Amino acid sequence: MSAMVKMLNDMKIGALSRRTGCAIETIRFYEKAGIVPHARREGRYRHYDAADAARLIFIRRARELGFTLGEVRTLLELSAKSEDACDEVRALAADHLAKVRTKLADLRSMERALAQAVQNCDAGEQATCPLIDSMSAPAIPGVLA
Amino acid sequence: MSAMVKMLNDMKIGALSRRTGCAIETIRFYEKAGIVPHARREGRYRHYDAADAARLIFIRRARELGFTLGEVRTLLELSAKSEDACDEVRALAADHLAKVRTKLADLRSMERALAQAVQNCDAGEQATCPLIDSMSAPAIPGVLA
DNA sequence: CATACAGTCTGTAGTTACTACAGACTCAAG
DNA sequence: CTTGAGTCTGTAGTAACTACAGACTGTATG
Repeated sequence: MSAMVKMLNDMKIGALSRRTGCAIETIRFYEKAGIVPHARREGRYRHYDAADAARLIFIRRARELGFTLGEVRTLLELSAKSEDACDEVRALAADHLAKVRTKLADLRSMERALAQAVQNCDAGEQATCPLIDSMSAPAIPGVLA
Repeated sequence: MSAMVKMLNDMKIGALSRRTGCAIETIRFYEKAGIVPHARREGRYRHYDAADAARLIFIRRARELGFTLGEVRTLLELSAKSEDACDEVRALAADHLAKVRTKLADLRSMERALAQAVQNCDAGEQATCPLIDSMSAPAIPGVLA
């Protein structure tokens, strides 16, 4: 076995962390939470291989896409089943996409309202702060209401 | 004092909750967290007036705009000072607006990637699930990287 | 060989902003 | 008098980590 292969197939948690971009504590947290399998030990230390890295990268990717850890767990199970899990995966992703779009819309109106408020603030010399005022009003038109 | 005024100026926590749209438990939580002052009691029960309602509405508004409770606390202090706090408020809001815009951009690329993935899924009859594949890849171009 | 130092270990507590009880108490109406 | 709605305190749970404390290990250098 070459040194290179050995490096990819046998690393301790620090190397895995660097390779995957997951913080060491997060990796241990995932192990405790059962998201990744209990790592094999050599002495006291955890040892990992390329498959472990791949799994973690997948998890990180999915988290970046906003899937919850629960959903990630499901995705991992589905991808393990592999055979015709595609439909279920698609459903999960489509569902998630809908949620993302809702959140996107919310954020956009937040942006509008904030920008408006800041602009008001720039506009004039009032006795009261227009930004505070706009938030004290009984309703901000177009924001989550 | 008319019955109407009395109603606005003396309510128990349930009425306040209905008036402000904050859950009862949230109001008590805010009190414990020192976001709102300790309510005056009559016997065992908390009693509130219109000013308390206004404060809570302000808090809710600010939270809807994505301010953290820490920021809300600051905004409340600033609005109490009232005199030329406007600059600071503006700064806080502008800063927050920038964060919102960053998040918005992140969410947009999330949306793109997800929509793409779902579409790939619809497209073909592959051996492997393209959605799982796309998340297993070392990088998703354009997503948080 | 000793020692310093980076890396790792376990376990616990803190974070944010609530939400969800359990179990007791109060108040007004029927 | 009893029923029911409303309220009380206090604790624990949620999501997804993050941040220690304090001990231990493995390696490189003098």
